[in-house]
Amino acid sequence: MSELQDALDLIGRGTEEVIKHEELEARLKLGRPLRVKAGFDPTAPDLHIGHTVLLNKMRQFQELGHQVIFLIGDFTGMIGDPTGKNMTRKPLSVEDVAENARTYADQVFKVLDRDRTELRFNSEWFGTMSAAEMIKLAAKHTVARLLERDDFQKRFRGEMPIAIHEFLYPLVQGYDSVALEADVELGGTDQKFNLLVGRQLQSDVGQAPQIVITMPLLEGLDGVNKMSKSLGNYIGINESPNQIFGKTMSISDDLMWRYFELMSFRMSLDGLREARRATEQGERNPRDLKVELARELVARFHGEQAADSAIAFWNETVRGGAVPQDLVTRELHVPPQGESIAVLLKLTGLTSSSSESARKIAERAVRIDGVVAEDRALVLSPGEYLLQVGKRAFCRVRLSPAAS
RNA sequence: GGAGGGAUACCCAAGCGGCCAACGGGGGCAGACUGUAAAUCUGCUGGCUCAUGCCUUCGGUGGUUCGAAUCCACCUCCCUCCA
Repeated sequence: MSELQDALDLIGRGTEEVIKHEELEARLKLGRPLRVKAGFDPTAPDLHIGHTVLLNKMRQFQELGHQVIFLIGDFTGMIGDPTGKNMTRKPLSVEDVAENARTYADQVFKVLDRDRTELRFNSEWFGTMSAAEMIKLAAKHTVARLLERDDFQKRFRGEMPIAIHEFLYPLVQGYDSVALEADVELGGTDQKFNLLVGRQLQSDVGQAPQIVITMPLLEGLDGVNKMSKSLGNYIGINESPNQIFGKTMSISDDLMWRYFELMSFRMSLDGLREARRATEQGERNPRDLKVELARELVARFHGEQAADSAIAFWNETVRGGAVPQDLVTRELHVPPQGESIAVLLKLTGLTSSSSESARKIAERAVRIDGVVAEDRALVLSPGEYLLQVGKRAFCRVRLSPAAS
């Protein structure tokens, strides 16, 4: 298997579409580092792993020796990308854009190799562009072609407003590729139209048109909807090691394969095929594979050590049912005669109300020092106790009589 | 400006004078099972120092009634059609 073929396989992994494969192959054959561009609209500074699908692809290009350009659309951010919105989006202020751009940069280098990343802002060329030049750019495209875009079409048919500046957006983004002389541009499937405009504009000025690679939008923890903050089905890259680990372990066995394909660097495509076969034959437990995946993700965002302790935590609490090591004892002041278990559970935050405490006790989900509590009227006198609701919510408390 | 329709718990959605703390679904939590926090099945999913008890909830305010999420009036917001 040739080196070229290996590169093509790696680049193609998990992609939705590559336009065009032949051009990509030819460009790789040139033997020089390619300029791989991906643009980011600085509106979502708090990244979740769904956003990293694209970053991962960029990282793979870096590993193949190519130059990655992380373009922050600070100028376009002030326009507002209409993609996926059926409403006119509110433009960001200059301050918002700057702030978001900073936060972005902090996060992406958890995935990208800083040394092989060119960080650029499109205000570099648009900030100084004259009105005449802008109109000239606008002359490159027709309204009919812009209306081909799905969401424009829907809005136009539905007689929803489309502001002129929104029409300019694809052109502006496409021009970024001209300015950067991009060989390849990466984007989500929702970006396909804009990416293709870049190809056309490049041809117009005599550049070889960029290869367009679109990446799928990652499904969230529920396995159905796209990962998104608003649905709460996400794994944030700034979440704690235990959270990332736990959330990864909670995805379904089916979804795990998808995550491996899009998120893992360690698992090769061949390895993935083999793992899948072995699991289907019952030779491997899907749980063990999921642990590997969870470990890799934690390590990526928090380091190997954190990954080790996350595994240890998980083994203890989930598999072994043991009490976590790092439990801190909470001091609570109670009446001299003691406090009822229902109220204590509420005070420690293990339940949200004493009514819920009563329910959990009825469900036999509450343990005191490892023993199932059956009596919801039980009163604990001052002393030390280990309270537990379910398998993983613990709290060690020391009750001392209130001074009153 | 005119004519209709709607607002119910975290979300969707029934209910249309007492049997309503309010059907059902989703989500969430718990239990069982399991070599997983997967899958599957079951239960729970207003609050209260703990009660076959009390308190608060059905857009808001007032009213009718022994009794209202349910009827009436006004108000606020949403949607559809007409102009």
